[in-house]
Amino acid sequence: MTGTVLRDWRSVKKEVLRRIHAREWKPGDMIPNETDLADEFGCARTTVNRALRSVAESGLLDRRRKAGTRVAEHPVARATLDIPLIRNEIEARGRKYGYQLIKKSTSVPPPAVSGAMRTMANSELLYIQALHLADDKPYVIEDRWINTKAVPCALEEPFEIISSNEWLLRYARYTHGDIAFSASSASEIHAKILCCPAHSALFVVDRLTWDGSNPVTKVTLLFAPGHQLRTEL
Amino acid sequence: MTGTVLRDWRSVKKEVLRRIHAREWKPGDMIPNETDLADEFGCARTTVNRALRSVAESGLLDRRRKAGTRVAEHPVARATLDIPLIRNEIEARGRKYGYQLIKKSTSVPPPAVSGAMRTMANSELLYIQALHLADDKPYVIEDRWINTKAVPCALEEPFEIISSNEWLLRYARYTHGDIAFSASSASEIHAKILCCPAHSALFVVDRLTWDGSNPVTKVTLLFAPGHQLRTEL
DNA sequence: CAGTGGTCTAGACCACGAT
DNA sequence: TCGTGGTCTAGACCACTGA
Repeated sequence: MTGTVLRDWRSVKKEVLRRIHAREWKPGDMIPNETDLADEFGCARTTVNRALRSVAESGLLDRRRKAGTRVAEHPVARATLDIPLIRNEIEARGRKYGYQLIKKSTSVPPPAVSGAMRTMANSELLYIQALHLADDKPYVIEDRWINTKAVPCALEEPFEIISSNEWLLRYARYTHGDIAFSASSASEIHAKILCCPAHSALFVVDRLTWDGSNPVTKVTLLFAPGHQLRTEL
Repeated sequence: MTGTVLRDWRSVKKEVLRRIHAREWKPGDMIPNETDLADEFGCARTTVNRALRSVAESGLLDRRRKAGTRVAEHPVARATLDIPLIRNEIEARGRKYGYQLIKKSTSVPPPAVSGAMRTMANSELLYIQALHLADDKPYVIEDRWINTKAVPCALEEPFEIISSNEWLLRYARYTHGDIAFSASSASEIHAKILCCPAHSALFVVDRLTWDGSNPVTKVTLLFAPGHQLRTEL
């Protein structure tokens, strides 16, 4: 018994979370079905559905038709990361944004890149290397390959003022992508650009973007030492 | 005109995404209101609402009452990461899981830890250091502080068979937490444990967990070189 | 087969916030 | 003020899947 009628899905969600955390419903337990809960809470089944769906999205409940709803045995922590434009990220921290183009060329990428992008091993791509700065200090190296077949007009953009990061967001279509986070040791060259000791541990983000089945771009971001990516969960 | 009636929210979502990707609705553009779209698609407003809400959750739409719905100017990429139990993570890759307790003590933590956990600077916490192995090779070091006031029964658990990672998930309450990803250079000690060269770049996950306003545990995971965290977006 | 969640509908009222 | 999205309702049908 809750004692009070729960009128909106947020209240229902809150009560469900309370029961899970208080172990009234233990991991592996089956919980009452939507109709019964709606009855108990004095609201429509739709409202309970909305609440349970929301809890399930966070990974704490397993729901299956016919089988019912159970409290997850091994609640995977689910973290949602927002990956903004680099400029926005820097400005959001109240720091001054700066940008420098380091290198730009049209060339045949190393096999690892053409392999990942599934482009012909001998076809040329646009290569951009640039540095983003926060308060005039090196913040991150952007190391990017662009498939000019997917974004032909990229060839006419100098990328001296606007970063490819920002330009692509504005002009390139994409449908999906994948992203990987890792750590890597700074090469002599990267260390020089980032003004840090060689072999420093760098936080690395790799991103591959597609428009349907066409590769659009592959980027590696090498962050200056000390960078953290945070989120709540 | 779509030509066909869209009967479910997934179809509506798909059509909305198509229009955004095809730039029929450009970044910054206002899109028709729910009632008009429902009319156009031949479905209930609720269905359109469900679809638009779903698209907005992925960051591609900005919705505000009265102001209406606009295509986001700077669509932040939003990645959802699942962070499973280490054992599950290893076994899901078809590798053999192994576990070794390295150190266990009750002691006063360094100020950085008591500060982050907001415990009294002189109060003792339970400290656990352990190694998780995949196919008998070092996979990740788990370096953890546990607030025994929040989880008293942790004092009676030897943690020689079950990792604290797993044990806490089963026996500790928590309501929320935060997580941070970064890179760090391997110390001599960590390098020895992970069987890698000193100063290797390690991928690091820091996690702080709360039960209401009570700190539960703080853990640092130091992954063996080469580790990647991937997701789709 | 039958029970459960998934979804749609039409209508209603409300909260927010741009103007 | 008042248009827009946010949500609730009651009822209905459907899809999946365990038994």
